[in-house]
Amino acid sequence: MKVLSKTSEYGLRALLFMVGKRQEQEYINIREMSEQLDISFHFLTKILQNLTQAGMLTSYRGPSGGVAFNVSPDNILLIDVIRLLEGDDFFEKCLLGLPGCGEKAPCPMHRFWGEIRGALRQEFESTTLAQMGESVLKSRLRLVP
Amino acid sequence: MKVLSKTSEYGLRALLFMVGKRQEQEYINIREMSEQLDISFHFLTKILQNLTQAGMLTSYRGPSGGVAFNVSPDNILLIDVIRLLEGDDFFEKCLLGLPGCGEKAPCPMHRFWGEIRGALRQEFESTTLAQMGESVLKSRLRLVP
DNA sequence: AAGTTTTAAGAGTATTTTATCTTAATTTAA
DNA sequence: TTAAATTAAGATAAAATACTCTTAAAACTT
Repeated sequence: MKVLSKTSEYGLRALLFMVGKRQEQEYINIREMSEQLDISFHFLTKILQNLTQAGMLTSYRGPSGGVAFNVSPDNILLIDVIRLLEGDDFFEKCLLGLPGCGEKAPCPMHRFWGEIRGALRQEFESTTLAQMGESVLKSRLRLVP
Repeated sequence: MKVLSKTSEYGLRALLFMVGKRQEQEYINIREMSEQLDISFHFLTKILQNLTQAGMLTSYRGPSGGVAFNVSPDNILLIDVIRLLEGDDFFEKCLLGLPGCGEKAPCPMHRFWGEIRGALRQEFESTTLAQMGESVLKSRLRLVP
């Protein structure tokens, strides 16, 4: 069950990494981060660029440059990240991929799927990046393969 | 949120279609089904071939041939279909795509995601094709875009 | 038996997603 | 002020997924 694209996987991992580091270092070097997380540098750069352009991050070029949070991760919900990286219709889609599926013309899976999707959204809407990120520090949770 | 591949989407839609038709017609013509459901004939044929080889369906060639249930849809769970079309590891995967993620080295999303995934699996494990398919007949639920 | 219909199987093509390469712009530091 | 480091941006390439085409095999119809 692949729910997130690589873009979101990498983006979330990078953000969680940044949450863990933000005490010691405000701007995080993308090259270093890409090496630590074993993610393609150019690909990661592009993902973080999107988050920067959307205002979630801020960036600085040149030596000792990098990206930093523009909004406190206490105020960033997981759903915000996913909406930015996957698009606004992320939680709207029909399980069977039927474009016309909705309340008016529901597919056989509509109600069934709506309940599951609702639970998932509920979780994503009530969890902040900071909450998720703290657990990386407290326990020995891993961000790296 | 694209959870299923096109293969599974098409396969499920076809099976639900067959459930709805099985009273009047045992063997369902793939060509006709592909037209009714607006799915590429060759692609659908291949998907149904897999289900036939796996023993879920049985097929008949020649005029008035087609595919029919080899197992009663009362005894087919949604999870059976998904396991066949998506692979056995469908419900095992990490949300962040980390290959090493598991109880021993959980990623930050591990528990969070495990709960959602469990609820989803529970639903797929306790719903039969027949149950899902009956609703297509009883109400005016749609299988077609 | 011949011709037609239909599923089976594999090769080939197209589209989308993921990843890389190259060049430019910005900033620091010597 | 020059060189090095770093993000920005766009073009290109590789890989995965989705789809199509062609030929074969089986079964029916006449």
